[in-house]
Amino acid sequence: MAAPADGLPAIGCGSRTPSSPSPKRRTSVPEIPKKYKHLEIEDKWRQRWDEWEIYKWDPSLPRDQTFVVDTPPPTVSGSLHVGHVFSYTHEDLLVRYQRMIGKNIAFPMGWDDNGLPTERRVQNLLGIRCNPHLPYDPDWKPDPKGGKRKEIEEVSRRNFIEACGVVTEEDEKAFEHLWRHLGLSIDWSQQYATIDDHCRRISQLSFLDLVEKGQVYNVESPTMWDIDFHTAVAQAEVEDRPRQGLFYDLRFGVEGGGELLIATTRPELLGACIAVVAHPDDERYQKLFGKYAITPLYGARVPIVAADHADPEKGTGILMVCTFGDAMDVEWWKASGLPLKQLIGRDGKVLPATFGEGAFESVDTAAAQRAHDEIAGLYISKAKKRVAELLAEEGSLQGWSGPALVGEPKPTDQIVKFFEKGDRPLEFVTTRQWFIRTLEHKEALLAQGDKIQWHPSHMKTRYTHWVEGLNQDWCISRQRYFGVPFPVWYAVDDSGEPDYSSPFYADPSTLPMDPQTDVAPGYTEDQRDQPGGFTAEPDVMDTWATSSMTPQIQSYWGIDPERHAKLFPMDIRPQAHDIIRTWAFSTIVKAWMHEGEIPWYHVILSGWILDPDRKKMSKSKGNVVTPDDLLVEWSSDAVRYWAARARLGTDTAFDPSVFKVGKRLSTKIFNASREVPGPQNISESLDLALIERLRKVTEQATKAFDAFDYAAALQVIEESFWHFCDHYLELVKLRSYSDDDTPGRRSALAALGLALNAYLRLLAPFMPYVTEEVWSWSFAGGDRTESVHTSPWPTTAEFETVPKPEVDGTFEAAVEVMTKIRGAKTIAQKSLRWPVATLEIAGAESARESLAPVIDDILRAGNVVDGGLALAEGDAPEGERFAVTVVLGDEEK
RNA sequence: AGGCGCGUAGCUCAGUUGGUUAGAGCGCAUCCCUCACACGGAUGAAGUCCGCGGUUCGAGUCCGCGCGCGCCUACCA
Repeated sequence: MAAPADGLPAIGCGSRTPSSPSPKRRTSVPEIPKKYKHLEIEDKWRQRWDEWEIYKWDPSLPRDQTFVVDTPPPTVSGSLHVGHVFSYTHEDLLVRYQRMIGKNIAFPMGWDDNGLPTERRVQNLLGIRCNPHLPYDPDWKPDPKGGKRKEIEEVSRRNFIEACGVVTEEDEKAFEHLWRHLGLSIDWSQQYATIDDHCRRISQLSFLDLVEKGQVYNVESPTMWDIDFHTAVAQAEVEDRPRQGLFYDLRFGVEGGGELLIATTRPELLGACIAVVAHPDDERYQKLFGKYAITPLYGARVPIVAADHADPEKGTGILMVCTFGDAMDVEWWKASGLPLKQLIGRDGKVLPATFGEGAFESVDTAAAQRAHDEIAGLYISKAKKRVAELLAEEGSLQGWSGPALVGEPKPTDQIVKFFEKGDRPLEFVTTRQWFIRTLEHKEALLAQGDKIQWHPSHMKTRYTHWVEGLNQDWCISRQRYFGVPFPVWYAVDDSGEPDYSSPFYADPSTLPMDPQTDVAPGYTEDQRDQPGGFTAEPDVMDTWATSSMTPQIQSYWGIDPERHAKLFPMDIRPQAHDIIRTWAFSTIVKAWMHEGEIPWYHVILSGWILDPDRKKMSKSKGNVVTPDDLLVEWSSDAVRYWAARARLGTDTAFDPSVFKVGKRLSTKIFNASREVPGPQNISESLDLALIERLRKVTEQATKAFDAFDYAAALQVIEESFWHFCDHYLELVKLRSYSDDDTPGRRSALAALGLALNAYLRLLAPFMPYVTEEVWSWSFAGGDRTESVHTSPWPTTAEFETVPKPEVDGTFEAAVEVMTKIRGAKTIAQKSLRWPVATLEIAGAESARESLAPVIDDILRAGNVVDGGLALAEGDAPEGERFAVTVVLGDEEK
């Protein structure tokens, strides 16, 4: 065994210093248990690892000796599921390898408690709702059973936020328990929560830095709005859902005579119609451009205009533009200079309007008012039905005879934008929001993506597509409560209106702050919300605005430059591929804007867990398996094994039979290790052949791990280990039992020890518990090798002192003959101890040469009687080395 | 509709830059308690490598066209 390479840091071992990790029995030999009881052993080692602090980051070491992980902070208000176990195991495998090759590991834990999912959970669990107009009640305590009450209790913003804090703390405990049980090698002294003081400070610092750099702005503009959550949402949180809609064919009048037929799915927006558009090349409508149309019911006079986005093939080829039916309407409206008619309110109800005033002109004000009063105050879906009824009435197109609605509405498949967590379609509502500029930086952001290595590499395409397809700046403000406040106030003018055009920003030295409790500089608290005074920005930042800073949160960007330099950019960002557009994207944006850097060198993408029907496992589908039970039933090592078999980016079926395989491997490690004693001098051919195999496995596994391909590493290690147990161990164990201290016995013991020592280290990242347990029996030293997890990863240098085998193929030859002997016994339905009377082996000279060194082991393991061997020149069947004839003895000896 | 990925034994998956007769585990069948291991072991059966065409001495692998599945992006008239 080789000493660790020069210059390697003593990892997390405190005062223990590295020295030769050559295996030696400790003075007190631990008692070797007969049976493998995984729960007991896991408990024992979990505690010891804590005491030893082997997972602790050493802040004294420089960046190039450190391996830094941007740990995904789980949404603590979400449920624990096997997907967590899966992806967190992946990062832990890489981390454990890096630790063993000598890296100082920075593997922190974060909790994402901030944001809407937590608010929703707290509301349901405690039966409360935030009313920001209520005063804080210092005596209020959440009722844990509040969710069962019928009536919902309204609490102040501060009380609500405190309740969120209480709930998330409980949730974090459940996650921590799972992570520890699973054996993640996290440094628990490095924790953060995205709502804690430190994260709020970093998040607000980030905002102020972007203000200074001119990358953030606030504007009143039509924005995608969820009518249930009462908040704006960003492009990244929007998803398309298919829906059955109805096409209504509506007659519009044409000023000066004639009419038009317009197909729409949103008749309830008729009152918000500002124009009618058709494609400039559409022959049918050429003569209408420049004229005015008259809308039904509302009698509004709107221009008929050519517009490229009108598709002559769709509907009737001519459509109405409303403020706002969709993103196209918004875009077109912005360029048109036409007035805004906002008729959908923040709560998803139709707003009242006074006709004949402002933008709401009509050729028949009274009729328009009458029609609109019918739907004002209704939810959109109800309003739609009522409008359709009105349109079907005689005279609904004023000035023309007959109803405006032509025929029956026709079903149509439509795609509607929803907030990913929402239940009703998004609306475009004009509100004041904060945005980070991304549209003008697409090229730079694509270039940043190119500098990062994506695993698997094709996942970069997801990022590229997303950046190329951006169609709005990143909206970071949310009209919610449990989030990071904007460090912003506004002056209030003498008429009581806030002046949004020139916000006051908090001084960075005062962060974290809350403008709703902190007073703007130059004002006093009694001037809050008063004419001539100031007012706080009421919104909070979106969760992603904070979690986009996880690297900087951990590195103390803007706070501790020395620490920042030791941790940033990070090595790996592990995450799932469905959040490339949110988390990966936003983190890349921030790192580039703040420092012109990439946040990490590698992105590690885990796949999804699919249920046996190949559907993604998710809470909403009700097909989630709780991970704690799995760990108890199969052991942590077994569950980790299942995760480790899945390559990065590959979706994996939830398959308990793989846990079983994992458990067998861990049991095998345990049992084989009970057999294997410490090492000495290796000389026998078969033993040399074993070490030769170890060299290859070590090389392959190392190469795979260096490429982040833990699954390939596992595959070669596992296969080799089973060969070791099934063939090598079986062949040499009788030799190793010899009562005399023969060279053969010494060689066997030495090879067994060396091999097991290496195998345990190769397997340690995958099965940290069982390997640590058996390592402690024979190999643990008083230094870096106290734990297998801080022991050096095997290198071929360790095997340098062992000569190469003098003949090739010894192992293979032995396996072939042994298989023949076992086969003969199995076919004869005899036990494997049954004696062999004669063993005839015929083969070419070279084959016989490779067999010669191991023949004694074969005769012993096969229980061949003395003098029963007949070796001869001969032809072997195709693809084999030997023709073997086995004659069994008459009876068991 | 474009893009990315996938399709290999009943199931879950390997399969390097093309190279003998395509592998593993699970499951299944039959057998074996031998002093590491019955939480085990041995032996065996099982494949039109999605289809069609092409390149090549040779294709699971490379190219083209399909089919099926998953995801990403776009699509509210």
